[in-house]
Amino acid sequence: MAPVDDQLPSRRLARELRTAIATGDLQPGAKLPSERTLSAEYGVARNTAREAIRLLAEEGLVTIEHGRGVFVRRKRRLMRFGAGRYSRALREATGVSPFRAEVAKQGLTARTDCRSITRVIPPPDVAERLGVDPSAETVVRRENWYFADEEPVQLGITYAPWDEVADSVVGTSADLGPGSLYARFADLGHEITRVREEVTARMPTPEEVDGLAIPDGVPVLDVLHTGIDEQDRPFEVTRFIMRADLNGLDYQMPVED
Amino acid sequence: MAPVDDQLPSRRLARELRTAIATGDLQPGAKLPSERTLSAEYGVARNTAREAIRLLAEEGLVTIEHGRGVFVRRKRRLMRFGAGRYSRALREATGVSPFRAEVAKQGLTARTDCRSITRVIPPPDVAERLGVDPSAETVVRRENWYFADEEPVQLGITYAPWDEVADSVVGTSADLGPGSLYARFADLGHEITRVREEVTARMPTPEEVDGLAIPDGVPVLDVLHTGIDEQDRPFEVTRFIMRADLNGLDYQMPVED
DNA sequence: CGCGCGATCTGGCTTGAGCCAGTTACTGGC
DNA sequence: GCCAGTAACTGGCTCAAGCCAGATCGCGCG
Repeated sequence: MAPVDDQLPSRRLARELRTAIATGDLQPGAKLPSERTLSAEYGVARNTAREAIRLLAEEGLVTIEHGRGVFVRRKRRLMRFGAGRYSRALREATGVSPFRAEVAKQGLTARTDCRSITRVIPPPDVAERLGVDPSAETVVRRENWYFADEEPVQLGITYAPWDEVADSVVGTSADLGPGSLYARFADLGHEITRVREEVTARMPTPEEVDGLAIPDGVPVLDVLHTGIDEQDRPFEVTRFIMRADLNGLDYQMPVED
Repeated sequence: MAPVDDQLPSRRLARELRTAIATGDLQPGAKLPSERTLSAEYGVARNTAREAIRLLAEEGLVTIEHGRGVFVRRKRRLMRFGAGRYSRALREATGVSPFRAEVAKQGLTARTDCRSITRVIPPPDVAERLGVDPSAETVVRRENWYFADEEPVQLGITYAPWDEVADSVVGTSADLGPGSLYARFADLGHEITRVREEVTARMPTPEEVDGLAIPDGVPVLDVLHTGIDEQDRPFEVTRFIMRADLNGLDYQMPVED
Protein backbone atom coordinates (compact mmCIF):
# COMPACT_ATOMS: atom_id res chain seq x y z
CA MET A 1 0.00 0.00 0.00
CA ALA A 2 1.46 3.30 -1.10
CA PRO A 3 1.96 5.71 1.82
CA VAL A 4 -0.40 8.37 0.49
CA ASP A 5 0.98 11.86 0.70
CA ASP A 6 -0.14 13.14 4.05
CA GLN A 7 0.41 16.76 3.10
CA LEU A 8 -2.42 16.88 0.59
CA PRO A 9 -4.92 19.62 1.42
CA SER A 10 -7.85 17.25 1.95
CA ARG A 11 -5.83 14.89 4.15
CA ARG A 12 -4.40 17.75 6.13
CA LEU A 13 -7.84 19.18 6.83
CA ALA A 14 -9.17 15.74 7.71
CA ARG A 15 -6.26 15.20 10.06
CA GLU A 16 -6.84 18.50 11.83
CA LEU A 17 -10.52 17.77 12.29
CA ARG A 18 -9.73 14.24 13.47
CA THR A 19 -7.33 15.64 16.03
CA ALA A 20 -9.91 18.15 17.22
CA ILE A 21 -12.32 15.28 17.78
CA ALA A 22 -9.73 13.13 19.54
CA THR A 23 -8.64 15.91 21.89
CA GLY A 24 -12.20 16.87 22.71
CA ASP A 25 -12.08 20.28 21.08
CA LEU A 26 -15.01 18.92 19.15
CA GLN A 27 -17.24 17.06 21.58
CA PRO A 28 -19.56 14.24 20.54
CA GLY A 29 -22.69 15.81 19.11
CA ALA A 30 -20.87 19.04 18.23
CA LYS A 31 -21.45 20.57 14.83
CA LEU A 32 -18.50 20.97 12.49
CA PRO A 33 -18.10 24.19 10.51
CA SER A 34 -19.99 24.07 7.22
CA GLU A 35 -18.26 22.97 4.04
CA ARG A 36 -18.28 26.53 2.78
CA THR A 37 -16.84 27.86 6.02
CA LEU A 38 -14.08 25.26 6.10
CA SER A 39 -13.17 25.92 2.49
CA ALA A 40 -12.89 29.65 3.16
CA GLU A 41 -10.92 29.29 6.39
CA TYR A 42 -8.45 26.79 5.03
CA GLY A 43 -8.17 28.37 1.61
CA VAL A 44 -9.26 25.29 -0.29
CA ALA A 45 -12.05 24.61 -2.74
CA ARG A 46 -15.39 23.56 -1.34
CA ASN A 47 -14.95 20.15 -2.99
CA THR A 48 -11.73 19.69 -1.08
CA ALA A 49 -13.32 20.47 2.27
CA ARG A 50 -16.10 18.12 1.26
CA GLU A 51 -13.58 15.37 0.54
CA ALA A 52 -12.02 15.83 3.98
CA ILE A 53 -15.43 15.43 5.61
CA ARG A 54 -16.11 12.36 3.49
CA LEU A 55 -12.92 10.77 4.82
CA LEU A 56 -14.08 11.31 8.39
CA ALA A 57 -17.52 9.92 7.58
CA GLU A 58 -15.92 6.82 6.07
CA GLU A 59 -14.09 6.24 9.32
CA GLY A 60 -17.36 6.55 11.17
CA LEU A 61 -16.24 9.61 13.12
CA VAL A 62 -18.95 12.00 11.97
CA THR A 63 -22.55 11.88 10.81
CA ILE A 64 -23.66 14.00 7.88
CA GLU A 65 -27.20 15.38 7.92
CA HIS A 66 -28.42 16.91 4.71
CA GLY A 67 -29.53 20.49 5.27
CA ARG A 68 -28.48 20.48 8.93
CA GLY A 69 -24.75 20.00 9.07
CA VAL A 70 -22.00 17.56 10.03
CA PHE A 71 -21.86 16.31 13.61
CA VAL A 72 -19.34 14.38 15.68
CA ARG A 73 -20.84 10.95 16.11
CA ARG A 74 -21.95 10.02 19.60
CA LYS A 75 -20.85 6.71 21.04
CA ARG A 76 -23.79 4.37 20.96
CA ARG A 77 -24.64 1.87 23.61
CA LEU A 78 -24.03 -1.66 22.47
CA MET A 79 -26.44 -4.52 22.59
CA ARG A 80 -24.39 -7.56 23.52
CA PHE A 81 -25.35 -11.02 22.41
CA GLY A 82 -23.75 -14.23 23.56
CA ALA A 83 -24.56 -17.87 23.96
CA GLY A 84 -26.44 -16.95 27.12
CA ARG A 85 -29.26 -15.70 24.98
CA TYR A 86 -30.25 -19.26 24.15
CA SER A 87 -30.45 -20.37 27.76
CA ARG A 88 -33.62 -22.21 28.70
CA ALA A 89 -33.57 -20.64 32.13
CA LEU A 90 -33.63 -17.17 30.59
CA ARG A 91 -36.36 -18.28 28.22
CA GLU A 92 -38.54 -19.59 30.99
CA ALA A 93 -37.83 -16.71 33.32
CA THR A 94 -38.70 -13.99 30.87
CA GLY A 95 -41.01 -15.76 28.46
CA VAL A 96 -39.72 -13.64 25.68
CA SER A 97 -37.22 -13.97 22.87
CA PRO A 98 -33.52 -13.46 23.65
CA PHE A 99 -33.54 -10.24 21.66
CA ARG A 100 -36.34 -8.71 23.71
CA ALA A 101 -34.58 -9.72 26.89
CA GLU A 102 -31.34 -8.00 25.90
CA VAL A 103 -33.01 -4.85 24.65
CA ALA A 104 -35.08 -4.60 27.82
CA LYS A 105 -31.85 -4.93 29.81
CA GLN A 106 -30.59 -1.84 27.97
CA GLY A 107 -33.69 0.07 28.98
CA LEU A 108 -35.08 0.27 25.48
CA THR A 109 -38.29 -1.04 24.01
CA ALA A 110 -38.03 -3.91 21.59
CA ARG A 111 -40.13 -4.76 18.62
CA THR A 112 -39.73 -7.62 16.19
CA ASP A 113 -41.41 -7.94 12.88
CA CYS A 114 -41.70 -11.25 11.06
CA ARG A 115 -41.86 -10.02 7.49
CA SER A 116 -42.30 -13.30 5.69
CA ILE A 117 -42.46 -17.05 6.04
CA THR A 118 -41.78 -18.89 2.82
CA ARG A 119 -40.67 -22.24 1.52
CA VAL A 120 -37.46 -21.87 -0.44
CA ILE A 121 -34.37 -23.50 -1.89
CA PRO A 122 -31.71 -23.14 0.80
CA PRO A 123 -28.54 -21.13 0.17
CA PRO A 124 -25.55 -23.49 -0.22
CA ASP A 125 -23.94 -22.64 3.14
CA VAL A 126 -27.24 -23.17 4.94
CA ALA A 127 -27.96 -26.47 3.15
CA GLU A 128 -24.52 -27.70 4.10
CA ARG A 129 -25.01 -26.94 7.77
CA LEU A 130 -28.53 -28.37 7.96
CA GLY A 131 -27.66 -31.42 5.88
CA VAL A 132 -30.52 -30.95 3.41
CA ASP A 133 -30.80 -31.08 -0.37
CA PRO A 134 -29.51 -27.77 -1.74
CA SER A 135 -31.39 -28.09 -5.01
CA ALA A 136 -35.02 -28.36 -3.88
CA GLU A 137 -37.38 -26.38 -1.67
CA THR A 138 -36.37 -28.23 1.45
CA VAL A 139 -36.44 -25.41 3.97
CA VAL A 140 -38.69 -22.83 5.56
CA ARG A 141 -37.33 -19.31 5.58
CA ARG A 142 -38.43 -16.85 8.26
CA GLU A 143 -37.36 -13.26 7.80
CA ASN A 144 -37.24 -11.30 11.04
CA TRP A 145 -36.52 -7.64 11.64
CA TYR A 146 -35.48 -6.42 15.06
CA PHE A 147 -36.03 -2.92 16.37
CA ALA A 148 -34.90 -1.10 19.52
CA ASP A 149 -36.88 2.06 20.22
CA GLU A 150 -38.26 1.78 16.67
CA GLU A 151 -34.78 1.91 15.19
CA PRO A 152 -33.89 -1.14 13.07
CA VAL A 153 -30.82 -2.80 14.56
CA GLN A 154 -30.64 -6.26 13.08
CA LEU A 155 -32.07 -8.71 10.62
CA GLY A 156 -32.29 -12.45 11.10
CA ILE A 157 -33.16 -15.01 8.48
CA THR A 158 -33.73 -18.41 9.95
CA TYR A 159 -33.91 -21.62 7.96
CA ALA A 160 -35.31 -24.93 9.19
CA PRO A 161 -36.01 -28.20 7.36
CA TRP A 162 -39.49 -28.12 5.85
CA ASP A 163 -40.43 -31.67 6.76
CA GLU A 164 -39.72 -31.00 10.41
CA VAL A 165 -41.56 -27.75 10.90
CA ALA A 166 -44.31 -27.87 8.27
CA ASP A 167 -46.98 -28.70 10.86
CA SER A 168 -45.62 -26.42 13.57
CA VAL A 169 -46.18 -22.71 14.06
CA VAL A 170 -42.51 -22.41 13.15
CA GLY A 171 -43.45 -23.14 9.57
CA THR A 172 -46.72 -21.30 9.47
CA SER A 173 -47.16 -18.44 11.86
CA ALA A 174 -45.46 -15.17 12.70
CA ASP A 175 -46.66 -15.54 16.29
CA LEU A 176 -44.52 -18.13 18.06
CA GLY A 177 -46.09 -17.97 21.52
CA PRO A 178 -44.35 -17.85 24.91
CA GLY A 179 -40.60 -18.57 24.89
CA SER A 180 -40.48 -17.88 21.19
CA LEU A 181 -38.54 -19.86 18.59
CA TYR A 182 -36.42 -22.14 20.77
CA ALA A 183 -39.37 -23.09 22.94
CA ARG A 184 -41.19 -24.26 19.80
CA PHE A 185 -38.17 -26.22 18.62
CA ALA A 186 -38.07 -27.80 22.10
CA ASP A 187 -41.72 -28.82 21.55
CA LEU A 188 -40.57 -30.51 18.35
CA GLY A 189 -37.96 -32.50 20.25
CA HIS A 190 -35.01 -30.22 19.62
CA GLU A 191 -33.76 -28.80 22.89
CA ILE A 192 -30.95 -26.43 21.96
CA THR A 193 -27.80 -27.62 23.70
CA ARG A 194 -24.99 -26.28 21.57
CA VAL A 195 -24.59 -23.45 19.15
CA ARG A 196 -22.06 -22.73 16.45
CA GLU A 197 -21.59 -19.14 15.40
CA GLU A 198 -19.46 -18.18 12.42
CA VAL A 199 -18.71 -14.49 12.48
CA THR A 200 -17.44 -12.16 9.81
CA ALA A 201 -17.76 -8.45 9.14
CA ARG A 202 -18.16 -6.56 5.88
CA MET A 203 -19.60 -3.38 4.46
CA PRO A 204 -23.35 -3.46 3.99
CA THR A 205 -24.95 -3.86 0.57
CA PRO A 206 -27.10 -0.98 -0.70
CA GLU A 207 -30.20 -2.99 0.27
CA GLU A 208 -28.93 -3.39 3.81
CA VAL A 209 -28.10 0.31 4.00
CA ASP A 210 -31.70 1.07 3.08
CA GLY A 211 -33.34 -1.57 5.23
CA LEU A 212 -31.32 -1.06 8.38
CA ALA A 213 -30.79 2.69 7.92
CA ILE A 214 -27.05 2.21 8.26
CA PRO A 215 -24.97 5.42 8.46
CA ASP A 216 -21.77 5.93 6.48
CA GLY A 217 -18.70 4.20 7.79
CA VAL A 218 -20.57 1.53 9.72
CA PRO A 219 -19.95 -2.13 8.82
CA VAL A 220 -22.23 -5.05 9.57
CA LEU A 221 -21.57 -8.16 11.58
CA ASP A 222 -22.60 -11.20 9.58
CA VAL A 223 -23.26 -14.12 11.93
CA LEU A 224 -24.12 -17.57 10.64
CA HIS A 225 -25.68 -19.29 13.60
CA THR A 226 -26.44 -23.00 13.87
CA GLY A 227 -28.62 -24.49 16.62
CA ILE A 228 -27.67 -28.04 17.65
CA ASP A 229 -29.73 -30.39 19.82
CA GLU A 230 -28.93 -33.06 22.39
CA GLN A 231 -28.46 -35.67 19.67
CA ASP A 232 -25.86 -33.44 18.06
CA ARG A 233 -28.14 -32.68 15.16
CA PRO A 234 -28.33 -29.21 13.65
CA PHE A 235 -31.99 -28.25 13.45
CA GLU A 236 -31.91 -24.58 12.55
CA VAL A 237 -29.62 -22.06 10.87
CA THR A 238 -30.00 -18.32 11.20
CA ARG A 239 -28.06 -15.63 9.41
CA PHE A 240 -27.95 -12.46 11.46
CA ILE A 241 -27.01 -9.14 9.90
CA MET A 242 -26.31 -6.59 12.62
CA ARG A 243 -25.36 -2.95 12.57
CA ALA A 244 -21.87 -3.09 14.04
CA ASP A 245 -22.19 0.27 15.79
CA LEU A 246 -25.15 -0.91 17.83
CA ASN A 247 -24.42 -4.59 18.32
CA GLY A 248 -21.63 -6.64 19.76
CA LEU A 249 -21.07 -10.27 20.59
CA ASP A 250 -20.01 -11.54 23.97
CA TYR A 251 -19.02 -15.17 24.04
CA GLN A 252 -17.80 -17.17 26.93
CA MET A 253 -16.84 -20.78 26.48
CA PRO A 254 -14.71 -23.58 27.82
CA VAL A 255 -11.46 -24.52 26.13
CA GLU A 256 -11.48 -28.13 25.05
CA ASP A 257 -8.42 -30.08 26.06
CA MET B 1 -32.64 7.71 5.94
CA ALA B 2 -33.53 9.65 2.82
CA PRO B 3 -34.10 7.34 -0.14
CA VAL B 4 -31.33 8.84 -2.24
CA ASP B 5 -32.32 9.40 -5.81
CA ASP B 6 -31.36 6.23 -7.59
CA GLN B 7 -31.46 7.88 -11.00
CA LEU B 8 -28.45 10.08 -10.39
CA PRO B 9 -25.75 9.51 -12.99
CA SER B 10 -23.12 8.28 -10.52
CA ARG B 11 -25.56 5.88 -8.81
CA ARG B 12 -26.84 4.62 -12.11
CA LEU B 13 -23.34 3.85 -13.36
CA ALA B 14 -22.45 2.24 -10.04
CA ARG B 15 -25.59 0.13 -10.20
CA GLU B 16 -24.81 -1.06 -13.73
CA LEU B 17 -21.27 -2.01 -12.78
CA ARG B 18 -22.52 -3.72 -9.63
CA THR B 19 -24.98 -5.73 -11.69
CA ALA B 20 -22.27 -6.69 -14.16
CA ILE B 21 -20.21 -8.01 -11.27
CA ALA B 22 -23.14 -9.86 -9.71
CA THR B 23 -24.14 -11.55 -12.97
CA GLY B 24 -20.59 -12.53 -13.77
CA ASP B 25 -20.23 -10.29 -16.81
CA LEU B 26 -17.31 -8.94 -14.86
CA GLN B 27 -15.50 -11.90 -13.32
CA PRO B 28 -13.39 -11.62 -10.16
CA GLY B 29 -10.01 -10.26 -11.19
CA ALA B 30 -11.42 -8.63 -14.32
CA LYS B 31 -10.39 -5.09 -15.13
CA LEU B 32 -13.09 -2.43 -15.32
CA PRO B 33 -12.99 0.14 -18.12
CA SER B 34 -10.86 3.14 -17.21
CA GLU B 35 -12.41 6.22 -15.68
CA ARG B 36 -11.94 8.10 -18.92
CA THR B 37 -13.50 5.32 -20.96
CA LEU B 38 -16.51 5.03 -18.67
CA SER B 39 -17.05 8.78 -18.68
CA ALA B 40 -17.01 8.84 -22.48
CA GLU B 41 -19.25 5.79 -22.92
CA TYR B 42 -21.85 6.91 -20.40
CA GLY B 43 -21.71 10.57 -21.33
CA VAL B 44 -20.76 11.77 -17.85
CA ALA B 45 -17.84 13.75 -16.49
CA ARG B 46 -14.76 11.85 -15.48
CA ASN B 47 -15.36 12.90 -11.87
CA THR B 48 -18.77 11.28 -12.02
CA ALA B 49 -17.40 7.99 -13.30
CA ARG B 50 -14.79 8.27 -10.59
CA GLU B 51 -17.50 8.73 -7.96
CA ALA B 52 -19.30 5.61 -9.19
CA ILE B 53 -16.10 3.60 -8.82
CA ARG B 54 -15.55 5.05 -5.37
CA LEU B 55 -18.98 3.78 -4.32
CA LEU B 56 -18.07 0.27 -5.43
CA ALA B 57 -14.73 0.46 -3.63
CA GLU B 58 -16.50 1.53 -0.44
CA GLU B 59 -18.66 -1.57 -0.65
CA GLY B 60 -15.55 -3.65 -1.02
CA LEU B 61 -16.50 -4.88 -4.50
CA VAL B 62 -13.48 -3.60 -6.39
CA THR B 63 -9.83 -2.86 -5.76
CA ILE B 64 -8.27 0.28 -7.19
CA GLU B 65 -4.63 0.12 -8.24
CA HIS B 66 -2.98 3.40 -9.05
CA GLY B 67 -1.59 3.40 -12.59
CA ARG B 68 -2.95 -0.07 -13.35
CA GLY B 69 -6.71 0.11 -13.21
CA VAL B 70 -9.75 -1.00 -11.23
CA PHE B 71 -10.33 -4.71 -10.70
CA VAL B 72 -13.18 -6.83 -9.42
CA ARG B 73 -12.08 -8.03 -6.02
CA ARG B 74 -11.35 -11.72 -5.67
CA LYS B 75 -12.91 -13.63 -2.82
CA ARG B 76 -10.21 -14.31 -0.26
CA ARG B 77 -9.86 -17.45 1.71
CA LEU B 78 -10.69 -16.90 5.34
CA MET B 79 -8.63 -17.82 8.32
CA ARG B 80 -11.06 -19.10 10.90
CA PHE B 81 -10.38 -18.76 14.59
CA GLY B 82 -12.40 -20.33 17.37
CA ALA B 83 -11.97 -21.49 20.92
CA GLY B 84 -10.27 -24.58 19.56
CA ARG B 85 -7.17 -22.53 19.01
CA TYR B 86 -6.50 -22.51 22.74
CA SER B 87 -6.71 -26.27 23.13
CA ARG B 88 -3.85 -27.84 25.01
CA ALA B 89 -4.04 -30.90 22.80
CA LEU B 90 -3.47 -28.75 19.73
CA ARG B 91 -0.69 -26.91 21.50
CA GLU B 92 1.11 -30.11 22.41
CA ALA B 93 0.50 -31.78 19.08
CA THR B 94 1.86 -28.96 16.97
CA GLY B 95 4.15 -27.19 19.38
CA VAL B 96 3.30 -23.90 17.75
CA SER B 97 1.04 -20.98 18.42
CA PRO B 98 -2.64 -21.24 17.45
CA PHE B 99 -2.14 -18.70 14.71
CA ARG B 100 0.65 -20.69 13.06
CA ALA B 101 -1.48 -23.81 13.26
CA GLU B 102 -4.43 -22.20 11.48
CA VAL B 103 -2.33 -20.55 8.80
CA ALA B 104 -0.52 -23.81 8.13
CA LYS B 105 -3.91 -25.51 7.79
CA GLN B 106 -4.69 -23.01 5.02
CA GLY B 107 -1.50 -23.95 3.21
CA LEU B 108 0.19 -20.63 3.82
CA THR B 109 3.35 -19.75 5.67
CA ALA B 110 3.00 -17.90 8.93
CA ARG B 111 5.25 -15.38 10.52
CA THR B 112 4.76 -13.50 13.75
CA ASP B 113 6.66 -10.50 14.87
CA CYS B 114 6.76 -9.36 18.47
CA ARG B 115 7.35 -5.65 17.99
CA SER B 116 7.59 -4.57 21.58
CA ILE B 117 7.34 -5.64 25.19
CA THR B 118 6.74 -2.78 27.57
CA ARG B 119 5.39 -2.02 31.00
CA VAL B 120 2.41 0.32 30.74
CA ILE B 121 -0.69 1.73 32.37
CA PRO B 122 -3.51 -0.57 31.25
CA PRO B 123 -6.40 0.76 29.15
CA PRO B 124 -9.59 1.00 31.27
CA ASP B 125 -11.37 -1.95 29.65
CA VAL B 126 -8.30 -4.15 30.10
CA ALA B 127 -7.78 -3.10 33.72
CA GLU B 128 -11.40 -3.91 34.46
CA ARG B 129 -11.13 -7.41 33.03
CA LEU B 130 -7.80 -8.20 34.67
CA GLY B 131 -8.79 -6.68 37.98
CA VAL B 132 -5.71 -4.46 38.26
CA ASP B 133 -5.14 -0.82 39.15
CA PRO B 134 -5.97 1.27 36.06
CA SER B 135 -3.87 4.24 37.18
CA ALA B 136 -0.40 2.69 37.52
CA GLU B 137 1.98 0.67 35.38
CA THR B 138 0.54 -2.62 36.50
CA VAL B 139 0.68 -4.57 33.25
CA VAL B 140 3.03 -5.87 30.60
CA ARG B 141 2.06 -5.08 27.04
CA ARG B 142 3.17 -7.36 24.21
CA GLU B 143 2.50 -6.15 20.70
CA ASN B 144 2.33 -8.92 18.14
CA TRP B 145 1.93 -8.73 14.39
CA TYR B 146 0.75 -11.74 12.43
CA PHE B 147 1.55 -12.41 8.80
CA ALA B 148 0.35 -15.04 6.32
CA ASP B 149 2.59 -15.34 3.27
CA GLU B 150 4.22 -12.07 4.34
CA GLU B 151 0.90 -10.25 4.21
CA PRO B 152 -0.10 -8.64 7.53
CA VAL B 153 -3.45 -10.08 8.60
CA GLN B 154 -3.87 -9.28 12.25
CA LEU B 155 -2.50 -7.48 15.25
CA GLY B 156 -2.72 -8.67 18.84
CA ILE B 157 -1.88 -6.69 21.92
CA THR B 158 -1.79 -8.81 25.00
CA TYR B 159 -1.76 -7.50 28.54
CA ALA B 160 -0.84 -9.46 31.66
CA PRO B 161 -0.31 -8.36 35.28
CA TRP B 162 3.26 -7.23 35.78
CA ASP B 163 3.75 -8.89 39.15
CA GLU B 164 2.81 -12.28 37.72
CA VAL B 165 4.95 -12.32 34.61
CA ALA B 166 7.87 -10.06 35.47
CA ASP B 167 10.21 -13.00 36.00
CA SER B 168 8.89 -15.08 33.13
CA VAL B 169 9.77 -14.92 29.45
CA VAL B 170 6.22 -13.59 29.03
CA GLY B 171 7.38 -10.34 30.52
CA THR B 172 10.83 -10.20 29.03
CA SER B 173 11.36 -12.06 25.80
CA ALA B 174 9.95 -12.10 22.32
CA ASP B 175 10.79 -15.78 22.05
CA LEU B 176 8.27 -17.79 24.05
CA GLY B 177 9.55 -21.29 23.32
CA PRO B 178 7.56 -24.40 22.41
CA GLY B 179 3.78 -24.15 22.80
CA SER B 180 4.01 -20.38 22.84
CA LEU B 181 2.11 -18.03 25.13
CA TYR B 182 -0.40 -20.36 26.75
CA ALA B 183 2.24 -22.96 27.50
CA ARG B 184 4.19 -20.30 29.41
CA PHE B 185 1.09 -19.22 31.31
CA ALA B 186 0.54 -22.90 32.16
CA ASP B 187 4.10 -22.93 33.57
CA LEU B 188 3.04 -20.01 35.76
CA GLY B 189 0.09 -21.97 37.10
CA HIS B 190 -2.56 -20.63 34.75
CA GLU B 191 -3.91 -23.44 32.62
CA ILE B 192 -6.37 -21.78 30.24
CA THR B 193 -9.76 -23.38 30.78
CA ARG B 194 -12.25 -20.77 29.67
CA VAL B 195 -12.15 -17.81 27.33
CA ARG B 196 -14.35 -14.80 26.93
CA GLU B 197 -14.36 -13.03 23.60
CA GLU B 198 -16.12 -9.73 23.07
CA VAL B 199 -16.49 -9.01 19.38
CA THR B 200 -17.27 -5.84 17.52
CA ALA B 201 -16.52 -4.53 14.05
CA ARG B 202 -15.65 -1.04 12.88
CA MET B 203 -13.79 0.79 10.18
CA PRO B 204 -10.02 0.86 10.66
CA THR B 205 -8.21 3.95 11.86
CA PRO B 206 -5.67 5.52 9.47
CA GLU B 207 -2.88 3.89 11.51
CA GLU B 208 -4.49 0.47 11.10
CA VAL B 209 -4.95 1.06 7.39
CA ASP B 210 -1.22 1.72 7.12
CA GLY B 211 -0.04 -1.03 9.42
CA LEU B 212 -2.27 -3.80 8.14
CA ALA B 213 -2.37 -2.60 4.52
CA ILE B 214 -6.15 -2.64 4.61
CA PRO B 215 -7.87 -2.01 1.26
CA ASP B 216 -10.83 0.33 0.85
CA GLY B 217 -14.16 -0.93 2.03
CA VAL B 218 -12.77 -3.52 4.43
CA PRO B 219 -13.67 -3.26 8.12
CA VAL B 220 -11.77 -4.78 11.03
CA LEU B 221 -12.91 -7.26 13.63
CA ASP B 222 -12.05 -5.98 17.08
CA VAL B 223 -11.90 -8.88 19.52
CA LEU B 224 -11.28 -8.34 23.22
CA HIS B 225 -10.16 -11.73 24.47
CA THR B 226 -9.82 -12.77 28.10
CA GLY B 227 -8.05 -15.95 29.18
CA ILE B 228 -9.43 -17.53 32.36
CA ASP B 229 -7.80 -20.31 34.40
CA GLU B 230 -9.08 -23.26 36.43
CA GLN B 231 -9.61 -21.06 39.48
CA ASP B 232 -11.82 -18.79 37.41
CA ARG B 233 -9.23 -16.03 37.44
CA PRO B 234 -8.57 -13.92 34.36
CA PHE B 235 -4.81 -13.92 33.77
CA GLU B 236 -4.44 -12.33 30.35
CA VAL B 237 -6.32 -9.98 28.04
CA THR B 238 -5.59 -9.63 24.35
CA ARG B 239 -7.08 -7.18 21.91
CA PHE B 240 -7.04 -8.58 18.38
CA ILE B 241 -7.49 -6.35 15.37
CA MET B 242 -8.14 -8.46 12.29
CA ARG B 243 -8.70 -7.62 8.66
CA ALA B 244 -12.30 -8.73 8.20
CA ASP B 245 -11.79 -9.84 4.60
CA LEU B 246 -9.12 -12.36 5.62
CA ASN B 247 -10.29 -13.45 9.05
CA GLY B 248 -13.39 -14.96 10.52
CA LEU B 249 -14.38 -16.38 13.86
CA ASP B 250 -15.87 -19.80 14.34
CA TYR B 251 -17.20 -20.44 17.81
CA GLN B 252 -18.87 -23.54 19.05
CA MET B 253 -20.15 -23.68 22.60
CA PRO B 254 -22.65 -25.29 24.90
CA VAL B 255 -25.82 -23.47 25.87
CA GLU B 256 -26.06 -23.08 29.61
CA ASP B 257 -29.36 -24.14 31.05
C1' DC C 1 -52.86 33.85 16.88
C1' DG C 2 -51.46 30.74 13.46
C1' DC C 3 -50.30 29.38 9.16
C1' DG C 4 -47.65 29.62 4.99
C1' DC C 5 -44.22 31.35 2.18
C1' DG C 6 -39.80 32.67 1.27
C1' DA C 7 -34.96 33.81 2.56
C1' DT C 8 -31.02 31.70 3.81
C1' DC C 9 -28.75 28.48 5.99
C1' DT C 10 -27.10 23.41 5.30
C1' DG C 11 -25.23 19.39 2.32
C1' DG C 12 -25.63 16.66 -2.64
C1' DC C 13 -24.18 16.18 -7.14
C1' DT C 14 -22.24 17.25 -11.54
C1' DT C 15 -19.37 19.51 -14.80
C1' DG C 16 -14.88 20.33 -17.22
C1' DA C 17 -10.43 21.52 -16.74
C1' DG C 18 -5.65 20.89 -15.30
C1' DC C 19 -1.78 18.84 -13.35
C1' DC C 20 0.57 15.03 -10.64
C1' DA C 21 2.05 10.21 -10.07
C1' DG C 22 2.28 5.19 -10.76
C1' DT C 23 2.66 1.45 -14.60
C1' DT C 24 3.59 -0.58 -18.89
C1' DA C 25 5.31 -1.32 -23.30
C1' DC C 26 7.77 0.15 -27.06
C1' DT C 27 11.89 1.77 -29.21
C1' DG C 28 16.34 3.14 -30.16
C1' DG C 29 21.06 3.28 -28.77
C1' DC C 30 24.81 0.93 -27.02
C1' DG D 1 20.90 -8.75 -26.19
C1' DC D 2 20.21 -5.43 -22.86
C1' DC D 3 19.10 -1.33 -20.90
C1' DA D 4 17.50 3.43 -20.66
C1' DG D 5 14.42 6.63 -22.03
C1' DT D 6 10.01 7.93 -23.33
C1' DA D 7 5.19 7.87 -24.80
C1' DA D 8 0.87 6.65 -23.56
C1' DC D 9 -1.80 4.58 -20.68
C1' DT D 10 -3.77 4.20 -15.67
C1' DG D 11 -5.73 6.52 -11.30
C1' DG D 12 -5.13 10.79 -7.59
C1' DC D 13 -6.22 15.24 -6.41
C1' DT D 14 -7.71 19.90 -6.73
C1' DC D 15 -10.07 23.79 -8.49
C1' DA D 16 -14.13 26.92 -9.60
C1' DA D 17 -18.63 27.15 -10.76
C1' DG D 18 -23.44 26.04 -10.87
C1' DC D 19 -27.71 24.15 -9.68
C1' DC D 20 -30.61 20.96 -6.70
C1' DA D 21 -32.68 19.67 -2.23
C1' DG D 22 -33.45 19.39 2.84
C1' DA D 23 -33.86 22.30 7.26
C1' DT D 24 -34.89 26.30 9.80
C1' DC D 25 -36.49 30.59 11.05
C1' DG D 26 -38.82 34.77 10.72
C1' DC D 27 -42.03 37.77 8.77
C1' DG D 28 -46.28 39.06 7.14
C1' DC D 29 -50.84 38.07 5.77
C1' DG D 30 -55.22 36.40 6.90
